Amino acid sequence: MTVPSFQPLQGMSDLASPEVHLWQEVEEAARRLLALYQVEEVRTPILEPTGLFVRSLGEGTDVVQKEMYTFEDRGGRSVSLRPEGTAGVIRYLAGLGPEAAGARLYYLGPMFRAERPQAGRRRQFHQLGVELIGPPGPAQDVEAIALQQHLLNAWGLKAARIEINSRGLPAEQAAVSEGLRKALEPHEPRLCDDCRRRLKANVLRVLDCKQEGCRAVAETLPAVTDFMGADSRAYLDEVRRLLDLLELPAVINPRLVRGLDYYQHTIWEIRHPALGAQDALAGGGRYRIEWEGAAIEGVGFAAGLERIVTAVQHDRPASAESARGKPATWIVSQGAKALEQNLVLAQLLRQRGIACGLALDGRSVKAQMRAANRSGAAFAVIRGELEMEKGLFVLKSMKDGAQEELELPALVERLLRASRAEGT
RNA sequence: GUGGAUGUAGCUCAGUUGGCAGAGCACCAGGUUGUGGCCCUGGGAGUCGCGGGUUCAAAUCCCGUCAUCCACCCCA
Repeated sequence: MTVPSFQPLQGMSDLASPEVHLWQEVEEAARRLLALYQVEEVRTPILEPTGLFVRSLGEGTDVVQKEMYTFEDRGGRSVSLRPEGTAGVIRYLAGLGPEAAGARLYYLGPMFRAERPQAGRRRQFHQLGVELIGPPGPAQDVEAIALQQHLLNAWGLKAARIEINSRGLPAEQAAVSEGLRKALEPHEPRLCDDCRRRLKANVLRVLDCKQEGCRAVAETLPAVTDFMGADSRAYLDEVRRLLDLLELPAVINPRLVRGLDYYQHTIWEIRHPALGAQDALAGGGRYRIEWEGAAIEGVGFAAGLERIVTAVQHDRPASAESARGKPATWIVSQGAKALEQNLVLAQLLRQRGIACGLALDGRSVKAQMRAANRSGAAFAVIRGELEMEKGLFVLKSMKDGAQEELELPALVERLLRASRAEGT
């Protein structure tokens, strides 16, 4: 094998045809839908001051501690590739001041985390994120969940399920942790080593441990909402009522937890059975982020596009074979003179909106026909010395082999009609 | 950061106790000097991931390294 001098870095790769067509479908479906929900795109920088992420994610988080691509720029400033999308959006919103109230934004692009790659986890990965800004309220949370469900439908992900829970208020966190810790204590001998550590460090994480013993214990625990106040429980009840009103197929999972500290009230996650260990397609929740004296409140979610695409391939395998990129027409030339004239023909057809391809290397007609067949073209236009003398074009249907001689206007008309019928 | 598996032709993979580098598919050409798919014939193509070691001899054994896949921590 020819060893390339440079290959992509670990966990990063080129994304090309045919897979890239599926990505384009997924992205375009999302953009169409987001427009229906009046959510506007925002494109924030991929490279940011390191402090932006440290402040918004928290100094002690794993992402900040060991997963960021951080280096010094030429001026000696510490900069980082963005490991997630919310921080940049929050910075943007904070800059808007009062105008930020009610903002509805989405972002779509690459994120970077220096983790060990595995199924559904890359060092450069891509997220679609949505942020609906506004004060706490079940209605807005449910609107975000409705949008999330609508996206799943648009992508054709039938096997995906939204699970919902509440994280309560920051003031209730201590009571929740303490309550869980007490409930877990009698079971400590049955927990795995990691969970005994989590008991002290991050007791919520015991709830989604993958070890069978720990799961069995988790089943017996009270719901986290049992440790919250009446207001938080009522909030979740109201969310549930509105979900029913909209007939959204989300289910309450009393053991669902999410990592980031800024979440409060409604949180959710979407899992897909075909994904392996990293089975979360997307996750979101209501948040409140303190930012330079002001507080940004809203509800949002982020979807991992690599995982979405994998799930789409699983749920509808046929879509991997996209028709996009296939020319409707392939132009075959015989002789140098014809090749030159066919270059002119190709330009004319393309200006009329007809996708076409042609070989420029003067290969045999047979070879050009093989290329036409391989390209998936519906028609071949054949032109050589004979046709040029007569001022005609041979139009051949690749499907049944039938061919006829046409003048230019008729040829264009036929190809236009065919490409409209295909809806391309 | 930790653990396991795997790197041989463009792709999928064989390769026995260490003894000349292989197949299928794909590609190119011919069979049809201007016509695709099916069929037949032929052809090109690999520093066996990379570097070192053992050996008369290494794709094969040993060490290192890079990458891929999978899992852990954590997370989309």
